[in-house]
Amino acid sequence: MAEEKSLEQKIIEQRKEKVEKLKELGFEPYAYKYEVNTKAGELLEKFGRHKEGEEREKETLPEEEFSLAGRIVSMRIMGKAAFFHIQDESGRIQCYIRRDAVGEEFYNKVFKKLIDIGDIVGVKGKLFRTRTGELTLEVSEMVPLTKSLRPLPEKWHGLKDTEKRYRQRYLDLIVNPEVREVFRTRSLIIKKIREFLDSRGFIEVETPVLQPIASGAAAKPFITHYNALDIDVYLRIAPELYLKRLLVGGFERVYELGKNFRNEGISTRHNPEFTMIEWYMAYADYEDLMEMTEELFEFLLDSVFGKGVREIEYQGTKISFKRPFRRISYLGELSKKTGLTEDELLHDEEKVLKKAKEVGIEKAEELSHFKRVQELFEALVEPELIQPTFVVDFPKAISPLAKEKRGNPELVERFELIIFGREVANAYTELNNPAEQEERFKQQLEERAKGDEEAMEYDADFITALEYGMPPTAGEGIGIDRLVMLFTNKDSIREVLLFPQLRPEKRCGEEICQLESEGE
RNA sequence: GGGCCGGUAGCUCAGCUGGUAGAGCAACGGACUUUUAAUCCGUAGGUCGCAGGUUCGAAUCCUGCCCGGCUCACCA
Repeated sequence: MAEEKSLEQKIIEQRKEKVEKLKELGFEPYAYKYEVNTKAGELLEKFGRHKEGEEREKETLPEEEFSLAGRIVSMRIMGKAAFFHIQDESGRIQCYIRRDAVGEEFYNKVFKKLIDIGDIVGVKGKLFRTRTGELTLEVSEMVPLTKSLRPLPEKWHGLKDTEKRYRQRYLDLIVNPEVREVFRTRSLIIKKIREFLDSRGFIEVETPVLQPIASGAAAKPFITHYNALDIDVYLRIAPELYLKRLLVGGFERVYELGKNFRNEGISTRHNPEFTMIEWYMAYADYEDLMEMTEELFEFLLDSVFGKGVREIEYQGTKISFKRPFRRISYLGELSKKTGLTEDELLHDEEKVLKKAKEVGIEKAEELSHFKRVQELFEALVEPELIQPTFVVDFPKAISPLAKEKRGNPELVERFELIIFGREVANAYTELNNPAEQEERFKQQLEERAKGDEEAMEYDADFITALEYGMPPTAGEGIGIDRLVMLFTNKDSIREVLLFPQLRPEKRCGEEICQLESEGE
């Protein structure tokens, strides 16, 4: 079609020819397997350092041959010998290949002509140290394993274009080692959370992602269609009501770690599909959960940063996780910030509205009284809570699934853990009185009727379940993505999601493009 | 959705007071058996995001659109 070829296309064609030539010479350009007995990182770990000032003649590196495999990420050919770096999952190690060691035929016709930066190869050889002290594998055998057809991003500057980094995350992962580190940490955090809960007798469960009623949180759902049943269903906004049914069923400690979906804005703090851990524990209350949360953080800090580390730096700010975390009351703190009394916050609609307007809360008039209170809280209190802080005892009206606070029927036993102004955990002593739950759902319906799209859906079967009896229970949810952001010092949620949601690219030059542009 | 910033070679970036594009790396050819951002000589590579407009002339100015980043709003 197009006569002129881009440089990239030319490279691809050249390399396709190399694939054919490799075949002609009896090599499999897309090999099946390679026996490795070590990794780059393992060799560097064991033999990488040599003491400064130590005579290298005295140093003994093992005589045995090692074999490893990975991607060639740099190459320096110097006539009859060459250096290159090979990168595997664990790191990158330098290799040295000499014509006289691998044979003139292979060196000249295969290595120099048919192997490129980006190719995946297997190598075997002994270790030695170069003049400057870098641990290096002297290649006695090299086997092409996978031919790479496209040129890699630049070795020194890496890949910086954020759009490309997200769209082609694989390139980001090849070229930017710190990105691999972020996702390793993410994996570790998730693994350790499971370990923490498993060790306390929890079982991991899976509940429906496709739900006929999207309830358990205040959010707009994604809608999809279930062909087999010919009904619209929702992608879950929370697993909460299903998990509680399991408590009715007799499981006493359950957790679910998985995706939730909320059809809302995308930003540095929000991705429409995000990962949550929720756990429920029978015969416990929110006090127990606060303690457990502190223990969980200690466990995670030990695992990610090293035993005993209780202070980390996030975006230039020191965050201390020394127990106990600060505890403040929702109304008490809001009272301090607004100058209104707790009683006024609960009952004086006029004063709260006036304050909301004063603070600049948009459309304050349209909000219900307690939504205004919550807005004030989010505007005045949350941003100032930098160090880990439990905010306790929320107004009942904004917490339809939480149990009334002992001694104060206007509040519920609920806490949020706020760190760096962001909500990291949300938990309550769970409401298990079916009559009251029904009442609370009805209030939510009223809110919905007044125009609050995010008011919670009424779930009749959940009420039925509660009527069979759910034991006293405490439940908590933690947003994994935000936790990972905190632990990896990332300011954008996209940096902790392997494939963040982006608008699809239009591929012009193809028929699709025309069809698409007409379709709008 | 609003505001601000950006999109130039495969990658990282210059060029932006209008005169049709440059560097480094990567690629290709050559020299080089301890280099390490290897070095040296040579070659090739671009519908300057897309579409219009102004102009003798647009990467550069104007308008619209597409994509992205940050931010505000909503949420976890």
